[in-house]
Amino acid sequence: MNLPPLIQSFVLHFGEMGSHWGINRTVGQIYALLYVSDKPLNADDIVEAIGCSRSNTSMALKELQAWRLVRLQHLPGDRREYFSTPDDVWAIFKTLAEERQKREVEPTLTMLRGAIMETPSGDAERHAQARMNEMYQLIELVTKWFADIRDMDVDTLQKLMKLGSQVQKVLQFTQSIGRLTGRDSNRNADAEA
Amino acid sequence: MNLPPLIQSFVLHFGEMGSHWGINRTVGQIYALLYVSDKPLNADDIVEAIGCSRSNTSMALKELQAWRLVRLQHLPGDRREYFSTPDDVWAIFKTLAEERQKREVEPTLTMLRGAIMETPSGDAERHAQARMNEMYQLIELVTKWFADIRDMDVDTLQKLMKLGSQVQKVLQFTQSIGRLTGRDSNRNADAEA
DNA sequence: TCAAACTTTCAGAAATTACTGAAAATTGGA
DNA sequence: TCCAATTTTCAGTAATTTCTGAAAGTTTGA
Repeated sequence: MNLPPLIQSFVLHFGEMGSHWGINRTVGQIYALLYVSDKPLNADDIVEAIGCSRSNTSMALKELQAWRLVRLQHLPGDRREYFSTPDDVWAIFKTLAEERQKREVEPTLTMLRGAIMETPSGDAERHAQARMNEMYQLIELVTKWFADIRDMDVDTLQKLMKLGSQVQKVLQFTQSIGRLTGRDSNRNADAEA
Repeated sequence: MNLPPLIQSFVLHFGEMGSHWGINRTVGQIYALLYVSDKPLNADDIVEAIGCSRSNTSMALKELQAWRLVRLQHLPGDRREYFSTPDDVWAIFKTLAEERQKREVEPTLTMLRGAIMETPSGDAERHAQARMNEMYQLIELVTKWFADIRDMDVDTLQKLMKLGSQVQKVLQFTQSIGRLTGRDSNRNADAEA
């Protein structure tokens, strides 16, 4: 690996993080490299920078594309494929959330639904089902909310996040106004699960 | 493994999920088993149910304790250690978020802060630093927000989540009220990063 | 203090996952 | 069409991670 020290430590850190995360080291490193690069890179640039084999790079890029985390593009007059990451960090965040939802959360929800539908035989199974149902409700609520949030525009999202826990006060305030004026500004909030 | 089919599929699913996740299969399976169990289990119960070795169970339980995902308790008149998971799924969710924050997010923020402080030598490093700064700002904003949310009581949280994207309207509404009345109900929302 | 009951540690084996180089496949242009 | 440039595949190897059994350690109570 032959990179400026600042970039190298970033790339190495993402390689390490990948391991704690079900992503292999090379994939993490390549993503990090593309993320900080000021221009698109081709596979040989990456081999040169990271010091892995050409074939490993090919595999890693395929995986990153499957995650929709890198863009493939062609430069005029050059047959090689160049890769880069989206510029907008919020867009990256959203893509990651969507992919994880699809790969990890959906299958879990499907499994839980299946288990909850079964007829339990005995107390142990009845208790297990109740627990699975609690988990199901939680995951569904959180992911629906996440989906809502993902689709907000960045400005609103940032406002909301900066507001933080004070949103609580805003909610209470709005609910009183609603009661006073008969305005139904919070119409989903009381639908019980 | 000798478990009712309903529980078995849950346990096996969590084992698989673990792998996609940096957690080893046994740890995932044991957690799942404890989660649905209607009573605390000791290490031999777990060996019996999952079909792994005693020593592997010991290691896995140690890791789950390090994550604060299982509780150790003693039953009167029995010297063995019994394990269970907290009952409240929200509390579990919070614990997980806290631990991941500590183990994965904090070290990343530290690395980014370090890199951003360095004096760049050349355009490539200057650009890389700018990108790292974007990432830093995003992570910091999201994690502060998460921390705020974690500390809300469950009722408020559920209300907020069920409200979903409509919170946007509430925010706009509140901001207009604020302007009309001079009331500063949204005082953090405009502090720019 | 000892012994029994139980838990943890650890070195090596087994299983899994990542990586490589060589060969095959694909692509775009002459 | 063919050729040269480039990418992908894949079988074998290397590295890493997980798991086990045996041994050591700990705790409790007699």
